[in-house]
Amino acid sequence: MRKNSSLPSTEESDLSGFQLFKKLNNEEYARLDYEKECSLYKKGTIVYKEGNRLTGFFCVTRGIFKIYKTGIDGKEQIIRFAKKGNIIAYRSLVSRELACTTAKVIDDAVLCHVPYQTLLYLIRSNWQFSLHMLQIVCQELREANSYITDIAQKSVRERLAEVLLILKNNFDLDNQNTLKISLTREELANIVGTATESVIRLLSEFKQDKLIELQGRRIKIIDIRGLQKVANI
Amino acid sequence: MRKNSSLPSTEESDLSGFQLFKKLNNEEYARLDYEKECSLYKKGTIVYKEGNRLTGFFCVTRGIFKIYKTGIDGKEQIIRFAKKGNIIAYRSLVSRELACTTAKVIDDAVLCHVPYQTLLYLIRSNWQFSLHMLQIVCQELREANSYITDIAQKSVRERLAEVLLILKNNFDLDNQNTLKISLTREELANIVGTATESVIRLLSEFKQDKLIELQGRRIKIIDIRGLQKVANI
DNA sequence: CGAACTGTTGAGAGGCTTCAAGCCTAGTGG
DNA sequence: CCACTAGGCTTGAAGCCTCTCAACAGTTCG
Repeated sequence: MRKNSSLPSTEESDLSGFQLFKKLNNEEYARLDYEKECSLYKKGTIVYKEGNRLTGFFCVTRGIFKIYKTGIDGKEQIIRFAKKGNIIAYRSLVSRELACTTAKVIDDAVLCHVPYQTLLYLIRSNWQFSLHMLQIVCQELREANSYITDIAQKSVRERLAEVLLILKNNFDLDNQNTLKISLTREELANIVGTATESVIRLLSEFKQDKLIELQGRRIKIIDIRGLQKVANI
Repeated sequence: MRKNSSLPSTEESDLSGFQLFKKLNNEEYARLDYEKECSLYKKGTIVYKEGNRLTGFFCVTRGIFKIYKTGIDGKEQIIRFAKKGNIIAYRSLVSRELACTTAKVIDDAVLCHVPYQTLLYLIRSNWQFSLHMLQIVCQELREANSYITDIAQKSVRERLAEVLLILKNNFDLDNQNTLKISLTREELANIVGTATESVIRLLSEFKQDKLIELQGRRIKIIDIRGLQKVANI
């Protein structure tokens, strides 16, 4: 249920590129390398669900995930995305709680599973690793706090413009200035915290105002300054 | 500017009660005890501000703080509260960033300042301390994520009811079922993320519905079940 | 080729915000 | 001791932003 059959390439099973593991010595890295397990995940696959017991955390070596919570009437609230170089599922693992978010594949992905015991070993063995973990969580907390302020104080219009800019920064543009991440209107709504129809209406207003161009799910960013202005940044 | 003159009692300068420091050995605790600095803070005092460079984190041994971010037009968004046993200012410290929140005294307080170097020493020296730090941040992140979902999906009415219940859980009730934390209507609005007038109107509706009673700033919780129902919990 | 999902547009309703005006309480200074 | 001021609290009215419902077009995929 969890894994897809075929194995990922050796390149995509390699964790040595992760900033988080940079300070490990040979022995520590060897153990991590031995105990990890990498697999492919197809678009649409759910890696873990709210309420699941987690046995380890995952390192993303390819693809994109959305991490969301299920709120009223099953409406998704997207908390963040994860891409190559990020780790997921670590929060509930560290807290020894059941997962309180769901992770779903948006773009075909490769994950390396690192067992809880390995995590604990690394924390015990290498203080620089612990510090790095701490910094990752603190970073995520900063973003969460700033998002709370935005949702609480800004209008839907402002938030949507801001989200487009954030997506641009996180996932870049291709050579045609089009967002490299492809989301449904509903998913956009579930980031911004609004109704799907509102996203649709606002996107076409942005288009009329020459801030973006639309071709189906592809969103082309034309006027960054203009979007910043709308977003009130 | 930062400290108030008189020194706190020895009892309020004692950090041995903190869960976070439980796993320290004698030497580690002695160094913490030697390097900490405790002082009194009067209501209204700002401990640190957005943009400040932090030299350490603080342990709260008495009083209540509000931690907030300043949004559009200077409107405060309260992110969380801190009370006895909590630590504050650690997020930006760990990330080596300028503070991105402001901490203000709501109830006369005592803080013990722990220098950055001491924090680093403890992380290097004691992996259990690091793990505990990690767990504290992860806990806060969980709350932040759940708050994002609430603000994004619930109505102001639902959120206000929920906030009252959260305040009840965090700060308890006195023997008359009155919330022990005293907030202005504006502060309540800055937690919920709404206008002051909306809070006022909703509070008097709650009163009419016999969920609460009001005597100035004192809020008496009468019908917990009813509030939970309104809050959609 | 049809089913299921996604996207679009319109209309109507209502929750909240904003503005404005007045009241109340507490602290201050004459 | 009392008037006075400032800040907090309350209420009303008007209007807008956003949501919901509904109908339909377009797309994708088995």
